[in-house]
Amino acid sequence: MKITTKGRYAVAVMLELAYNYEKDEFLSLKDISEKEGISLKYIEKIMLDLKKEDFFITSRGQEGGYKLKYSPEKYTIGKIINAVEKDLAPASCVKEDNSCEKQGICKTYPVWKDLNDEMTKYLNSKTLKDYMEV
Amino acid sequence: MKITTKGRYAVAVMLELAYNYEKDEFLSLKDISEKEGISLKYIEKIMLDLKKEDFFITSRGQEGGYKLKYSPEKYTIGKIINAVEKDLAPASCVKEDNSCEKQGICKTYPVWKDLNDEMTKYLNSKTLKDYMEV
DNA sequence: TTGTATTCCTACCATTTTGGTAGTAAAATA
DNA sequence: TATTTTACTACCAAAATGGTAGGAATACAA
Repeated sequence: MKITTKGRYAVAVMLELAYNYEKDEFLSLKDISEKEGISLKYIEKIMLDLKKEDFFITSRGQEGGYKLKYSPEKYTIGKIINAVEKDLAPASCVKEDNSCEKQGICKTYPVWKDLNDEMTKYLNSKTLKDYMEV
Repeated sequence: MKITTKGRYAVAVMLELAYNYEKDEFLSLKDISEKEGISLKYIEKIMLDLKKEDFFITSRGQEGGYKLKYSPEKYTIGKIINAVEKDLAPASCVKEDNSCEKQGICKTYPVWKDLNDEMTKYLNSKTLKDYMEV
């Protein structure tokens, strides 16, 4: 049920980038690191996961950094967390690949299925934009 | 986000006891263990957590075992999972004790707060009875 | 009353996951 | 060309997970 620090940091970083979206400049991980008080190295690692999704435009070197590719309302909280958390599903039996072979027999399967559906629906309904103005 | 096997087994065990609720006899952990294919020792440990709540009537010795103290609709899935999982809250900042001192500053706090509220509401709305007839 | 079945309780432990750090290569630019 | 920044790989300590082991206490059946 817990979101790990990785997932929480990921959302924090994405939110920082969302604030920077309108500006015509890159935001460096160093800046984010200092602003959020998260180690640069750890952020780099998190970005590695996020980069696998089609989230950013990046540039190396001086004045380089990250920029959101799309506007903040395009990024759901669910998509962000999913990108960095391995086991988001409450139980392996309700993962996308439907890995559990006992679906017909297992009496608790509906419990996790319902919970997963509910959470997924909720997490995909909230975007970065929803949390920008506070 | 994940429910651990402990939580999943806890719900499975509670569901077995729910099926037995109308009967006027105790259900032994040995029986549950065999029916669910979970090691007896592990179930014992899970029961230790569940027993801390006011869930059961128990009896030792022959013909002994466990029985639900109340009818199945009195047990919410949330209550069961909460009894065995340490960190159910998505982030420590939204635990009951409101442990995070940065609530005012932290920009992601509302994200976890909303998520926690939503999940709690959902988990407390579902009871064992909802999953007895399939 | 004695044996057996069962709960109750405390330790212990291997494996996996979490939450990082370190070092270096590659690229962009001032 | 020196510096800044991303990109990538490897490593590691601490905590959580998912159990097992061994016994004590208790209740009941025979």
